[in-house]
Amino acid sequence: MSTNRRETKQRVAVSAALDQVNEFVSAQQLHSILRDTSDGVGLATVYRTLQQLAEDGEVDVVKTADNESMYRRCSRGHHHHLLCRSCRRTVEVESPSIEKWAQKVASANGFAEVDHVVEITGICADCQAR
Amino acid sequence: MSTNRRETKQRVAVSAALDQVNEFVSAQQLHSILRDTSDGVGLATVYRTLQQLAEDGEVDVVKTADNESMYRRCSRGHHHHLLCRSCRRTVEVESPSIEKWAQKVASANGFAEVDHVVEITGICADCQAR
DNA sequence: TCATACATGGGACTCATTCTCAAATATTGG
DNA sequence: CCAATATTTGAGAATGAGTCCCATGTATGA
Repeated sequence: MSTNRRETKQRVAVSAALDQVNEFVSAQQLHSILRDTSDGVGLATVYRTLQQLAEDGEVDVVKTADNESMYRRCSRGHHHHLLCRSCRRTVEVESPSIEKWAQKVASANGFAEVDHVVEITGICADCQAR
Repeated sequence: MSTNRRETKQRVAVSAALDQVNEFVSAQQLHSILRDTSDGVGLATVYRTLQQLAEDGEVDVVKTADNESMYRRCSRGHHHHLLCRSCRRTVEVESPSIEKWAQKVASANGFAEVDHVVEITGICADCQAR
């Protein structure tokens, strides 16, 4: 919850790696990328940093079918994902109407502190062709 | 994929337990419930059976924040969930407009075999009072 | 009743993620 | 700049859901 994050070598490295990749990566992948490239960042630290970035809204998190969290630098603003189940390609989708709908449904049922998860999956055009 | 399921003691037990509970339970919970009550069903079998029931559309599956799958006998028909993060109470929600929206967004991007996950979470009225 | 394809379960195994905690380091008041 | 202090780090152990193996058990159809 603390917004006081210290600027350590490791956090910078993780952040930089995320910029390089520019698509969804798991904590594990990021960890091995960092192992090769730079002077290495501990796995635990990679996890912690990614979680913090997610909390701060700096990265998006998506869960794969096999329960692995994938992270990607976020293009500011709330949005959802359209994910190809085959090649993992992702398209960001916005829809204010969905947000409103979620809010409405929730408060109609007396729920507060509303959050929601909306993910669409399918097989993208490229993978269909294959 | 096979619709040929044999009616074993265990499958009947799992199914019956699901009816008893009538709310979301994890495979683990179901397993320990069965251990106490009846003559026991192996954990592996509980998992298998729940997965099969899910495949056959007999149960709903929801994943908790900590990546545990929760199962509940399904009230037929596609719908979504409004879940209390505190007490796990669940409300089923229907919205044809969301379905249409997902379809539209997906095909607009060339995706086929569309599926989607929509889950709203919040704190229910009871838990707010507490 | 038999043959047999399918089902079971105990326990080993996987694998992402979290925890532990002493050592390293960023930050800050002086 | 330095010491005091609050954070952060990381290696390895621990956790825990879920899967796998495979010898044994059992519905089911002929």
